Amino acid sequence: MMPIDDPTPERLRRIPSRQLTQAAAHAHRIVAHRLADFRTHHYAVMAALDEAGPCSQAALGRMCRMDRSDIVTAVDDLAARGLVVRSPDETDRRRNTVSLTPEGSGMLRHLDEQVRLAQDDLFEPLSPEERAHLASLLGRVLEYHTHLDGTH
Amino acid sequence: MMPIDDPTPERLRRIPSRQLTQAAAHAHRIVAHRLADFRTHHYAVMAALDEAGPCSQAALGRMCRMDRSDIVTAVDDLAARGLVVRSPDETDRRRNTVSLTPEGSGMLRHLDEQVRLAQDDLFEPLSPEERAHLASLLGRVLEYHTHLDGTH
DNA sequence: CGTAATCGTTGGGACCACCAACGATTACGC
DNA sequence: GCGTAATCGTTGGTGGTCCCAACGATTACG
Repeated sequence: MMPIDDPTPERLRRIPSRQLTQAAAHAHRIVAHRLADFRTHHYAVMAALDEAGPCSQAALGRMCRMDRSDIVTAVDDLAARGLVVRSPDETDRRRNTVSLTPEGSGMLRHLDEQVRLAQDDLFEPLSPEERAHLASLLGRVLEYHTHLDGTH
Repeated sequence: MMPIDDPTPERLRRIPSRQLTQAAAHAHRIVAHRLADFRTHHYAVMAALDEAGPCSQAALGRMCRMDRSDIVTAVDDLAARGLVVRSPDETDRRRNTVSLTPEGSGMLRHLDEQVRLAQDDLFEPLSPEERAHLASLLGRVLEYHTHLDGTH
């Protein structure tokens, strides 16, 4: 049977914002597959805790660029699996202090490796230099817009 | 009051797949704002119709990389606003032929301009050469993965 | 001619981003 | 100091994008 191709119109394919969202869809699919029964939110929260140390949920939300309510869900999930611990902050009783447990730390090392593998899946057609250049360009765009959000 | 910054951990910020999804989130927000009461699906379908001419919903789905069921919804919306017309295909009674109306064509020109403006909002920190380079790199990644999906 | 494939449609699910409102608590301005 | 504003965690949503399964109808294939 003749395979139907119906190529994407050039008009759509060359819109940079569309390239971004399409590539991000592939990225999410690949990463989600590697993370198995974890969501990207879970990984982000654990990685932030590992780098910043125990901190409040609000701080986690600002670091991960996530809404506070989504932090609640993510921490609920991770705490149920014993990967983080939620404890009251004695110096400010509005806050919880979220900490990574040893189990969480071990799981994070595994997830780090899965995320690393996902990068290779995703950027396979690019050389190391090209990957670095892409990361640099995306980083400039991100810095610009996240700074805009912060000041506005 | 001291502004709280809580910077994103370097560990998260330098993951290329995360840069992609974060940048795509900005892209979507900016484009959605410009498209006002249209969704990206609506624009994609209209642009595909304009470039490929009247065609079936299944063909639209393949061109726009959208699920058939989402095409149904998008065409429903556009037909309700008189921007496209859905008519039975006489040569293959399984298919509908979707066509852009003159009103749809006019609206598309307006949306084209909005999308163009959104690109400037999004990639403001990049020079024209850098934008082209970014588009080229993303295009390579997209071509690789969409081709993978097609053959697999 | 029987089976496989395609088409449009319906009705979902998952995930991510985002918002509003609430009680409790803390910080700030006067 | 005290009233007001801001922050924190939580609950309970909404919307958009991407997917999937199944169905009857129709067409293509072996």
